[in-house]
Amino acid sequence: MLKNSHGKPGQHRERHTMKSEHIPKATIGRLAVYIQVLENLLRDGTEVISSEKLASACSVNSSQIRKDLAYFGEFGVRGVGYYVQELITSIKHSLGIDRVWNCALIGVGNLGTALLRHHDFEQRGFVIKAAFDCDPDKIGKELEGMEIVCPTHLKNQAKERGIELGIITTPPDRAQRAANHLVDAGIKGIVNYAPARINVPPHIPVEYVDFFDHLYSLAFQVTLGNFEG
Amino acid sequence: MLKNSHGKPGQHRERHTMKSEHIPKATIGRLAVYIQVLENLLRDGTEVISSEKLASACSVNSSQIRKDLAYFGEFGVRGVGYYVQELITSIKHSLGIDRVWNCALIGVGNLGTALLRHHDFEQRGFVIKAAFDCDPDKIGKELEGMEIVCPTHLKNQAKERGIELGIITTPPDRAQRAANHLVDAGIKGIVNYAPARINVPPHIPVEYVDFFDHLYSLAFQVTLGNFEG
DNA sequence: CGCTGTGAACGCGTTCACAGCC
DNA sequence: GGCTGTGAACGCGTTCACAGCG
Repeated sequence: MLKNSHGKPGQHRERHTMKSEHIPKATIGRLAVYIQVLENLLRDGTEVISSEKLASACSVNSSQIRKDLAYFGEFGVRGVGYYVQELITSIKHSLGIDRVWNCALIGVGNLGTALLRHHDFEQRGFVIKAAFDCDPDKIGKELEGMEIVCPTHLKNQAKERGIELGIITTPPDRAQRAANHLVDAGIKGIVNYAPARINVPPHIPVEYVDFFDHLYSLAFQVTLGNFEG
Repeated sequence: MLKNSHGKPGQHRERHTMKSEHIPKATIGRLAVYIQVLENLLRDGTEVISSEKLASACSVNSSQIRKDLAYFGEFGVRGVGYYVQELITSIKHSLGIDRVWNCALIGVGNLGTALLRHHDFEQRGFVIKAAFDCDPDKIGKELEGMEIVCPTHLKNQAKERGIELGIITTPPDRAQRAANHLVDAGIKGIVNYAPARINVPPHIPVEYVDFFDHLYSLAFQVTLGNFEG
């Protein structure tokens, strides 16, 4: 009765419909990059761009861009290129980020607080609608106009507030319990910032974020470079 | 005159020496995951683990783990498995994160401030030694015991304080300028949190971090799931 | 003519299967 | 017997090359 909320009852289907079933994960990652670069181009007043130019701005192969986009539709104009604004809109629609996603955050520690404070999430369409923590000292307190609630209330709140995604920012040993609460509440997907793996039913996608992965990767590359240089 | 370096005439070879020249980027990413899981295992008192068990904890194939580790050496014991503590140490050494990396941060806005405040970086061996911003209102102010300095001083400070890595947390339109400062200061690698691509000489590795990539990916997967379900 | 969209070729990372060692 | 380390096989994403359309 409330599940079917992913946007206007779609009888009208435009040209921007999925073409293929399986899309490489790497493609999704690159689409995010394309958006980033395209938005900066738009800010600078560029209206049209070729796959060649966009490719070099993104440091990828131009066929790559055309292939990536082709998974979702035909967004370009032969002999011309892509209209920047239109392409941004199309990519966002393809990714499903042309709408608002209501989120629940579990774990109001350092990181959780930082995420609540900085409103970049909202700007990108991910609105944190409720904050949870099992620490009795925190429960009842307010943060950014949001009351911190015990995770046992997650199920009610999720239904009440139309929450679809969960954000885990607990310490590692609490991550699994947080995940269980989210699953139990019928959440559709989880972003896990806690440095621990979690187990959830296979139909629920989980994205792991570790802020240090990239630093590790960088350290490795620099170390390697030193051997060669 | 310096290219031919991938087969250094290694007279003394320990067991923890690189075996192969090229290592897949995906492997590096997984090593970070292995560390995460192994450290949690260690906390729970596990001393030895097989590739099979570790694999299922990391949701990867067990051959994958053995292959990944084999790039760097032979860390396991046949018929037994891997000693957890020893493996953590070995992986960290392989990645070059068994030491301290001094970093400079450019852009003391929302994100930059958050990174300076939370000392998770230091815990993992990445110490922010200096903070820069070109905003006159911010220059001279202190934050977490660190004076905010004009980026024109980067070069001096970098030498003085032994800074090797740069962290960009500026707005997108300032990212390139920040990168130029870092390159000019002789920095060896850059992590770019700004939502913009940057151009640097090819020998300087750049890692891009966008906190929303994973949210986009999640949104996409959930959207897709809804169509299928 | 220019640039997109795409089947075919390629290369690389992943998985398999087993030899090698404890 | 058990589990690691690894060459061989596989599969998939990337790149090439060109047909197709504006």
